[in-house]
Amino acid sequence: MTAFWLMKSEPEVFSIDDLADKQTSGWDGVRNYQARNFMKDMTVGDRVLFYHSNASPSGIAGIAEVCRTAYPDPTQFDKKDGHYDPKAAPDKPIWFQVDLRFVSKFPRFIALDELRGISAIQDMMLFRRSRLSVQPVTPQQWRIITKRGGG
DNA sequence: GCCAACGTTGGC
DNA sequence: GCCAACGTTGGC
Repeated sequence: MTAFWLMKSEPEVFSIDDLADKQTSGWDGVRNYQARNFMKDMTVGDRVLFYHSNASPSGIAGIAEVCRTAYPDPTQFDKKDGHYDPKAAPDKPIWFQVDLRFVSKFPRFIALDELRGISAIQDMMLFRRSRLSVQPVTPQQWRIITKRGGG
């Protein structure tokens, strides 16, 4: 069954517009076990809220979908990459990524302030687990947010 | 740039 | 296995 997620990216590094340009992109660089485990749970066709973090303002910018399930993140093996992990080896990968495909950019960006004002979504992990960069979203939360965003 | 929150590491 | 130190995330 299709599941719903929220994934954070700093727009200075990779924004919804960057994904729109590329159409598909690997979601590399995740170095948190809980976030990794959520990515391992994803299946092709799952829908993703693309969240801009560390932005002004931060908030939800659009929608993507999973187009490839979890596979080893190559940056963990690359000494020259900032996400290099010396404990990982190609036969013993630690970190995984999925690939995302661009679906849409919201006509109405939904800032964090506005999200905080929607009473029906206050149990989102976004508010309770502030630092988790990959997190599940319930169908109800998905419906409310995508309706607000206009697409 | 600051700093609170919080996940990870490492000494014991 | 505890927990202090440390590093990172992310809002502001």
